[in-house]
Amino acid sequence: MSKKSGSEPPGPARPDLDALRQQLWQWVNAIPEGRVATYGQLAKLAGAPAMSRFVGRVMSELPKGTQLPWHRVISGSGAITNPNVTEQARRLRAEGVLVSNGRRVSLARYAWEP
DNA sequence: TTTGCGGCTGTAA
DNA sequence: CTTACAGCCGCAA
Repeated sequence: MSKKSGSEPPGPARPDLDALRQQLWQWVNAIPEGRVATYGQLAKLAGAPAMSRFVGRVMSELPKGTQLPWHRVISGSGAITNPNVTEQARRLRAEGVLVSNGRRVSLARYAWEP
């Protein structure tokens, strides 16, 4: 039996973040080379428009040798907000994305439209 | 329990 | 450009 006595609502009282995470991985993996997507965009695509921050969380929790193109995910203002901005900028440049001022990316030019 | 912060986003001033 | 407020989730203090 549960520790709590009967005050627990049946079924998932909160949204399935685990499933959401899976969706997120899927969308991130779908970002083509040389293109970028924003946290809010991915959150919206995954069906949770207000979970942009969770997207950043998921990205930061990715394993080191991940195959996921996390570097193609930037903020809605077109800036790299990742603590590891250097590595992300390096990877983006490696696929032809112009990164200005060390952290700026033109969304008008590189934004990915699914 | 509350508070604060983080790979966020929008709107407003 | 900046600050502020409002939303959302997980985690550490």
